[in-house]
Amino acid sequence: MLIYNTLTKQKETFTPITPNVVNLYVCGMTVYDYCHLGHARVMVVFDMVVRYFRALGYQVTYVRNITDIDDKIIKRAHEKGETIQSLTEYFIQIMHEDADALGVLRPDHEPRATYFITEIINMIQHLIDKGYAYQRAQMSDVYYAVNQFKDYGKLSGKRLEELRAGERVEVDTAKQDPMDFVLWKTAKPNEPSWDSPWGAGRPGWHIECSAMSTCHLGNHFDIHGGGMDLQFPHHENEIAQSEGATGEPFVNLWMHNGFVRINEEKMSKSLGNFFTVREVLDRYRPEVVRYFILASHYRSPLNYSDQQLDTAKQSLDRLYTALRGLTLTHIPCPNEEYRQRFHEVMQDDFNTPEALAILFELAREINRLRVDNQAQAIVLANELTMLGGLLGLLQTDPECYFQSAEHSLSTEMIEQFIAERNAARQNKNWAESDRIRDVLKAQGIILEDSAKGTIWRKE
RNA sequence: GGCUGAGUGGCAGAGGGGUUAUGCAGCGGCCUGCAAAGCCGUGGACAUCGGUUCAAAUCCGGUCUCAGCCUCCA
Repeated sequence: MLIYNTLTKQKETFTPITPNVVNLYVCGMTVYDYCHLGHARVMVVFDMVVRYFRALGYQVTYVRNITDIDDKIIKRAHEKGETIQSLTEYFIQIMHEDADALGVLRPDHEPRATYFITEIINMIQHLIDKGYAYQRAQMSDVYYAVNQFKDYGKLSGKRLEELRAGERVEVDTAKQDPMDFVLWKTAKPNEPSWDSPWGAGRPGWHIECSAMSTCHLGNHFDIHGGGMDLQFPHHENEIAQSEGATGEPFVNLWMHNGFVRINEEKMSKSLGNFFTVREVLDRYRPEVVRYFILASHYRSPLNYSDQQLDTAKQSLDRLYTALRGLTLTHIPCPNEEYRQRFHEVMQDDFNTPEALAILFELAREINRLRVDNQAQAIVLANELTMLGGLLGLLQTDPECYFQSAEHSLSTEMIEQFIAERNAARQNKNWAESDRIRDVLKAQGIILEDSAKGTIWRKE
């Protein structure tokens, strides 16, 4: 298994710390708003990674955190006049609904920052004890002293002098070094807070991930993932915190997924150019969105457009069309050629576009065989379904896929029309036959005649 | 300015020193009453300038362009 490691900037052979075990931590959401497509990408990509590791027989523990306390949450709750708890509970539920829709399996653990305050305080205390953190005055913020950690910058390739030179924000006089970052934030009036040795306050953003990941997965674990934008400062700071506190290496392999873009620009909250998962699911079925995400390599940029989603739909239709009308036997396919090639490309840094290309080759072969050698076609259809399943795709019954969505006509009515049309066709009344077909077409129902009869699907 | 990464056919998107990616769209054919779906065939590409090499889209260097990070962000 080759995986690109951001830490070394190259593909590496993945070697688990414990044979056959993968411990994976991914930075999840800050729950103060709806998930957008960028969040969907992280969820789908790492879902694919987890599924694939499991398919290879690894015992995976997958942790994806939930940030349920931070400035934006406080601000949003205040604006909406509701409690932080009700705000975060609501958006956690929304996130779960979106993830479920996209076929994203729940992580094994979804720790929340507010449930780990004790562990966070302990970790900060360790850092202070070891000289990595300081408090300038009683009842003031606690900072991480970046210059105490000699490897600072090893993940992002940044050097402290350059960072300081590029410092744009006004120097905070409470810090010893402009690059120092906050571990514990003193509470202002009316802000939620927890007691600590440094006064009432709340954790800084980075420390929660250090505390929760090491609690669940140990001081040293295999893979840590997240979006590219977390590389710096978030993940860099996590390394500094965790390795500073534990004295052990933190993570062997860092995986970062590329951004979703709109018009060649990063989709983000601050730019306001985002689509929420809900908006997109309003117009495209979830599996199409999942396909769309997996049709690009996880490290490449993913440009969002309606045209792209339309194409994704057509592609997925093609795969399901190949499966249509074949009853799966679930007997393993003796021809291992496709499976082998699929695994080869997946084991090269999760090359899902290449893996999908192999599925299309399978689809073509099924279509070739289906008339003259249905038994063999079914064998390959089993294989296609199985391989698709490794990506979390093609698990719907093809008939349901093509017919399930809501339409203005009931199935009975559609079948009634088809019967009428077939009667007309018997009489070679092509005008009437075509008229009925056009009527259905206008309702978004496509008819397909074949030797075995007429089938229909939603456009 | 510093640090990343990228520039592939009409669109999307892999690959990557000599041999078809794949999907959508196009063109020709088969099938069909006509379609649709499917099958067969087909055109079309590697930003630019140099270098290495028998051979470069693929390696190296320069240039241009784009994106990202350096501030919250998946």
